[in-house]
Amino acid sequence: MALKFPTIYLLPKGLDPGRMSELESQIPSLTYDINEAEVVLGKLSHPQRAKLELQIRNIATEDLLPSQPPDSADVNSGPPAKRRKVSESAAHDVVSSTAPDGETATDVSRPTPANPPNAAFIEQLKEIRTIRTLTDDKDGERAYGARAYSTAISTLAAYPYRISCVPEIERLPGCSTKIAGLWDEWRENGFIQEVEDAKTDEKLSVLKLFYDIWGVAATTAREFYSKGWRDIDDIVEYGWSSLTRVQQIGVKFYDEFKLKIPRAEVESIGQTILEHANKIHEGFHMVIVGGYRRGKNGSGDVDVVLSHPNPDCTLNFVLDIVASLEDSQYITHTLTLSTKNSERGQTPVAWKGEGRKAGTGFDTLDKALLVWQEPAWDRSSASASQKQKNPNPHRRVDIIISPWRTAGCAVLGWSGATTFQRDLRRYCKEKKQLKFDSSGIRSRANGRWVDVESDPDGPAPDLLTAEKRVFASLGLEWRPPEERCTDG
DNA sequence: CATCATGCCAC
DNA sequence: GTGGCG
DNA sequence: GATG
Repeated sequence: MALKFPTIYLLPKGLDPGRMSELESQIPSLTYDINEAEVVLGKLSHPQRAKLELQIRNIATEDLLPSQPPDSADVNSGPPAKRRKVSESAAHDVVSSTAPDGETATDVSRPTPANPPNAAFIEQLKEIRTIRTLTDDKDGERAYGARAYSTAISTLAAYPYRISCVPEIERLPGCSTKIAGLWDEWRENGFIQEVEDAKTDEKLSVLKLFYDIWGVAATTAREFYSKGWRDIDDIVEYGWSSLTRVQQIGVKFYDEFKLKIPRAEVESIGQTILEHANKIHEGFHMVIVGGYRRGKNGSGDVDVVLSHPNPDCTLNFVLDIVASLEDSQYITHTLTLSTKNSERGQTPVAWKGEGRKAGTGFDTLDKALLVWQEPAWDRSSASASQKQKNPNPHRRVDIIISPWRTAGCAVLGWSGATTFQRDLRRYCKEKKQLKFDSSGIRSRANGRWVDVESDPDGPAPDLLTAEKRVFASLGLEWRPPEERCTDG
């Protein structure tokens, strides 16, 4: 089976700025011997490492010299202009090469979130991924095309050097002939033809528009298109009653849900939720997870994990917290409300190994997917100008309730980008014979729940400690959330 | 040539 | 059962 | 699309 290490760990030490400059002088220029390469390769599994070592040996020095790309027309932060030395302040370099307004690193107060050296190329790959998602038939053979791009993107997002040649990108996990070919095309021309074509594709842009509706994915987007609808108004006019309830909400708040939520507002919403939780049972712990925790400046939604050391307090708690927030007029709609975990008494089903279909399901956490709006001022009576000034948009808020003993898994599971989670699950499956889930970890051998969060002194004292223990128990090096931005 | 994350909710 | 979602 |  695939022994690939989670991509985020591809270059575990390369993400440390101090090591980066050191490695920079070793890897791309090949001025190292194979022993030094182990500094980088040390975390890779043996078969893969053997392969990489072979490939590195086989790369001729001239292959690694910077290839001079033509000056691209107006591609903002285009193809690799020139081999950049990361050693000369990586942060500065990246910021100045991508900031269009010439504002260099004004945000020193905030650790720069994932802004990988290959961001511009990653953007191209994301474009193609979207095209694949929207055009590939889900049941067709190409259904995994989009996912393959996600893998390549996550590798590149974790790779701390600017790609300078085809052999260099080809040696990365998930990047092979096709991806390398695209990179080469982009390097040569400054653009990728497929991406350019997509820009003028009417059908594709309509599909993208529909795909952005909460509750609508590729299949439904194509379905809408095939009905002849071309914009949101068409949906409202011709298809409103055929939409699911959730899709209607998605359409209704289409523009508002697309707005990014500033960090301060995310924090304020989280605070409100925590206050309500503690009003019900004192002693709740909360972590704001999702993109916010990975350091994103604007979040698409707010995700919080709530837990309480007393299991009685988390049982069915999701119902109480939603009721409480509803009473206080914070919640305008409930998209879904899941209490399956509580219904099973918050207890994982034991002794059900693999190969079962029914009843083998691991508990999923109680959660509420909500539409949120600050009730600070009266919505209906607000004047137009008042609304102009403070539009008070509706926000997407997810509240996840975890029993204390699996809270670390919940925090970990909900903090990573989707590709990070896939990597994590695959790693657990293939290397640890474990089944990772945000609601806990079980042995694949005997189906028993595995406690990865307690130490000899008992359960973790808080959620972040719990999360760190999960890393440790899995034999993984701790990575701060900012370094889990596998989705580019 | 098979695999690729997972399980639940709404329909 | 299918599609959509985190 | 990449991998074992």
